[in-house]
Amino acid sequence: MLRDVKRPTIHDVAAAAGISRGTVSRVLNGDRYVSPAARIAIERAIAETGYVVNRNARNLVRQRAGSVVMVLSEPNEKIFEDPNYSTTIRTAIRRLGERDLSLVMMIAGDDRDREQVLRYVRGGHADGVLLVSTHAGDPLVDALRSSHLPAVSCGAVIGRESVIPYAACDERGGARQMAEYLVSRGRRKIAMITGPLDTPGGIQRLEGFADVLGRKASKKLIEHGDWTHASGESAMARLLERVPDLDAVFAASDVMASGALHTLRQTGRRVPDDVAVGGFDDSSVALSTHPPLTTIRQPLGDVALETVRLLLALIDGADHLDPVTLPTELIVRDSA
Amino acid sequence: MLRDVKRPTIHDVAAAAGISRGTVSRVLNGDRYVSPAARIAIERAIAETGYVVNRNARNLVRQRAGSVVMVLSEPNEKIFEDPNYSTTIRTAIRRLGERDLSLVMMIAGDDRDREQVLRYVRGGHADGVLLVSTHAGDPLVDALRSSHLPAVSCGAVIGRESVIPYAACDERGGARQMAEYLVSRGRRKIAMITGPLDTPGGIQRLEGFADVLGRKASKKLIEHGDWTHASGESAMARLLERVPDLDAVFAASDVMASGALHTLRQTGRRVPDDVAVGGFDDSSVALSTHPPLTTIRQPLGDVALETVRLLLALIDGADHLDPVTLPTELIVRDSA
DNA sequence: CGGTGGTCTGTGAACGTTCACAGCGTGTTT
DNA sequence: AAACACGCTGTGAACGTTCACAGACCACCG
Repeated sequence: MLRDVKRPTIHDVAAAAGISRGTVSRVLNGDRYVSPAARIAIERAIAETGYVVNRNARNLVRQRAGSVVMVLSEPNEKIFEDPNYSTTIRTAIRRLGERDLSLVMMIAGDDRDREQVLRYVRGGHADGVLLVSTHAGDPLVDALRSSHLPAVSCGAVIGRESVIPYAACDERGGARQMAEYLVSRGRRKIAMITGPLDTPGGIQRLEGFADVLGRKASKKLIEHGDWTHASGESAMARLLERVPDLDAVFAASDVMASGALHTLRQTGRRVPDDVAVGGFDDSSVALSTHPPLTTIRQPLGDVALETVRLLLALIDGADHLDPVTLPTELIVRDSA
Repeated sequence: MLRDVKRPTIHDVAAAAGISRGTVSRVLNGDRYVSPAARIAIERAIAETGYVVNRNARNLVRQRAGSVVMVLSEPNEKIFEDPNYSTTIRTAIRRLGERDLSLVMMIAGDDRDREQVLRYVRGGHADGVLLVSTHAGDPLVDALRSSHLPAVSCGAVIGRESVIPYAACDERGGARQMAEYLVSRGRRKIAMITGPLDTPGGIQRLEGFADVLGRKASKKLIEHGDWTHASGESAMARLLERVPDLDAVFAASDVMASGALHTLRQTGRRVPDDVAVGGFDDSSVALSTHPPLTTIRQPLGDVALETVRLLLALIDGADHLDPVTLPTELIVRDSA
């Protein structure tokens, strides 16, 4: 808050417009029942004085906190490797801003962090919680739930799908798209590198793959990574060791796909001639690999938008909300 | 804010303890002049009632906003590729929390974003601004400055070092350490891949390199990247084309170093036998490359800590503050 | 014993809003 | 002409704190 200048209050605006503060408040909050004359006088006074509402006063009387906490629950360091966060955060800020809610950020990597988050939200300092990338079994979820604070998740929370409403892309359907595409291009021995199986992207992309491949999705053709480049490299190496003549691989993220690409080139395979590679996310790396990745685009902006919409509905008093699933899109480039 | 339960107020605590709310407030704020008897009675009452102070009320009467805005100014998508943000955010949250300030997040990628940030802070909704990764010439800096709000930067703001106080690691000194190390290992043709020259890490790491190499830091041996893996790959390729027999390369970030590593292997060079590779950051990728990277560790936690300390000092009324520079550390692994 | 100074406590006002209520015209219906 | 509805406006109280002030009590000193 600026310390050197005294900010104008609603009283100053009222005085400048020659109208009572009640009416000014009505204009501020878009009430009906304000005469056109009063409205324009007040709007001019607001512009002249440079008045901006004091959120603390407003929130105090409205009995709200005025903010939403976004909780990032990645264990430790690798939180921000995912370029997707950027879109999500930006979208959330915009939408919440329209409702005069600010986005406060918290990180829940270890127990100490979680304790802090709980203290914060239980202390009534937040009107809602927006979970991001929460893993299965995270103790924070139940703790949050028992505090009866509106909470939603961007992406499903495995095992708690029915208690925490969420918006997500159609992970399973997206994986099906990719698997079907690879099959349609004549690939016969198709392997998969999954994400960690305590995340929705890990589980559901594997399910979609299995939906299409059926019995052909044998254990031999499946390896697990942890979303990182390095894990993509090593998973690919293990797959090649077991099945040297595989002719396609679907990695559950672009980053892992780029790792796989690396190993493939290392071992002398040509992409896509010998082995076709499919990614997931359509993140920035998909374009910087050689060759550019055929991948599945997630409607990240829309997912974020829907997540925030769910949260706002909850804050407004909705009691039950169905999860929202948004369709993905196959982006064909050169790798498959 | 919980809607179903009525939160206890300071009055409830006072009633439960049989003491006036004035004294409760004193206990809350750590005033002297509270009798031990009153203090323990109040502390018990606070515990019993589960009282938590209402920030809006407190901030209203104290004429503060109660939050600090962290502005991330990366153009567009690649904001969160940098794993360093995680540490910075976490540290900031902790330290600000001790002062009952929450961290609200804003992104200033384009003009629309910047407009929103300005409206927010000019509206008195923040007590201070914490700039992160602001590029040279960002119009937000001057706009912010003219609004007289306490503002600091994590890492110097090129061209505005004297107007925006900052804490940073000793970029130049760190680069010197690496250059000296490479020289001491007998390397003779040492190349460098810099970061973008509108960032402190881009400029100052190059300066440190030039400090040590002097005339030997010829233009032929210098290429520029943009911190990404892909830019490291291509910069390395350009360097090799010009100087096929170089025997060392210093990349201004681990991520770019890993790109360089890629190209080197691609072209059949052995690391470190043929070419030594040095990175910067000691980020997580430094350990996942083959071979693990020799790099420069930045004291990120301390930098964040100092940045927040500067901001708090400014908020408390300090008028001029000197920048803080923290020493780096050479971490020797296998790549050099 | 009165004054002084230190410790501790309670009280009233203020911070800047919103919201419910009452009231006032004006026009329409009974 | 009375009753009523409607559109609009002003006022007082409340939200939950902090802070300045005044005063009580106690101990010590002259």
